[in-house]
Amino acid sequence: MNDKPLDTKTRLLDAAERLFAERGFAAASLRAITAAAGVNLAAVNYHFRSKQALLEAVFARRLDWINRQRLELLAARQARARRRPPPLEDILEAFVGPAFRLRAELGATASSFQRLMGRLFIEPGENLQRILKEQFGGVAARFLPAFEKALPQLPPAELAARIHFMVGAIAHTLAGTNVMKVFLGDRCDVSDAETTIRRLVAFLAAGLRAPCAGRRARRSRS
Amino acid sequence: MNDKPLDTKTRLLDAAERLFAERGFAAASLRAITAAAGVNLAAVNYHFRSKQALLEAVFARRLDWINRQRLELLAARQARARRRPPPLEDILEAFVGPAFRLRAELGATASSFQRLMGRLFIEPGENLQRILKEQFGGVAARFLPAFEKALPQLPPAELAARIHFMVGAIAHTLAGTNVMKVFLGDRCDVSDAETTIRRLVAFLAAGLRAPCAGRRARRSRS
DNA sequence: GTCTATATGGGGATAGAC
DNA sequence: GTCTATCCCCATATAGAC
Repeated sequence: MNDKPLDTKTRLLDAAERLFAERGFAAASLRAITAAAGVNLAAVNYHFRSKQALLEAVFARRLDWINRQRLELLAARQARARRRPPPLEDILEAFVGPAFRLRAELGATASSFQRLMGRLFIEPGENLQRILKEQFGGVAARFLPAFEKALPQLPPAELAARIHFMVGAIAHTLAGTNVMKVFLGDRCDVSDAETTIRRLVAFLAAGLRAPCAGRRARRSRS
Repeated sequence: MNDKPLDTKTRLLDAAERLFAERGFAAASLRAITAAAGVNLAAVNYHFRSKQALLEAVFARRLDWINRQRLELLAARQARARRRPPPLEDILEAFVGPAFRLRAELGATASSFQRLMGRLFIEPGENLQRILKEQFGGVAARFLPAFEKALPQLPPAELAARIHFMVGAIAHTLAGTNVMKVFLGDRCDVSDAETTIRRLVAFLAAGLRAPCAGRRARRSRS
């Protein structure tokens, strides 16, 4: 709507954020990004070294804020629960909430970063894996033990698998690839962030707490 | 292991399947694919019209079989349950099972198609969306009503959201981007297909059956 | 800091010999 | 059916004028 007089660097970050999210890293060309940003092609190489460095800058700009929020929320919930492990829903809320509240907190332009963040967990490229490790190391170090303590009865391998499923559900929802819109039609209201968070937390909490499936379900007739 | 004398078309399909899965559609070049297949570059344009057509052929080759399996399994479970809706676990098993049993049923070369199938639900490109709609139309038409009947107490919007979460967890697991291996380390044993299926079904069934989260936002439109 | 112009390479697709 | 050679476009990155 409003063309604020943003500097070239910010315009590039905004455009890159949007196009990387929409098309993926390989398919979003610097030509398309600079055109969308309304700046010259050579500006990419002046302000950032390369396309890869631009991508990393896009991630760093948002993830610093998001992951700090996550850690603060988790710490708050843990403090509130005193020495006992906080309820699973609180841990999930602390992890999921900040990622879905980007639009409300940082404005509409930040909302496309949600999709990009979803892709971070999904695309296998060497590029993104390094970013993932660097950016999420601290978060994983605090959240994984919290999950373990909240689900003490779960065998480690089972917990690992369920966390993998959880990441998939979160990443897919963040990525916003409304695959199901084709099949579900208008029943699929993306609605507001808080509703999505509430639904996601309820789903994940139940999944994580599922009774350990009968091992080797022979004759599972159920 | 054994270099069977496969014809060019099959060699191309195998190589494309693997490289599309590993690198994504845009990043897997025809030159890399033909080199991996040990055939000439021009063979792509002789046997298939274009890169896009090659991709569609890769999907069609496996999805015909997989989705037929899904429908047969669902029909069998429904028949066994007579007029009542079959249990949720049976529906999930029918949907998830065939996708994870590719290696056992079709051999090791087919296993990389699992990752490609995961990407199908994740990548937003126009290419894949069309394939998705064509290949999964029949499956969705039978499975969605089955889920509805198995979960009659769930509001449609809530069910739609949970199916979206479910697709995310399945796609991420199929895609095999073991993001969490970085953080979970050796606890993350990919193990065998049957264990993965069992864990996934247990997780999803519990998530889908979760009690409807306390509706804090009683601001429903009407 | 921002532009034009270009270097350099890789991409998909095709023509035409064999 | 398979090959060589090539067309033409687009990619990233950079040099050098302003």
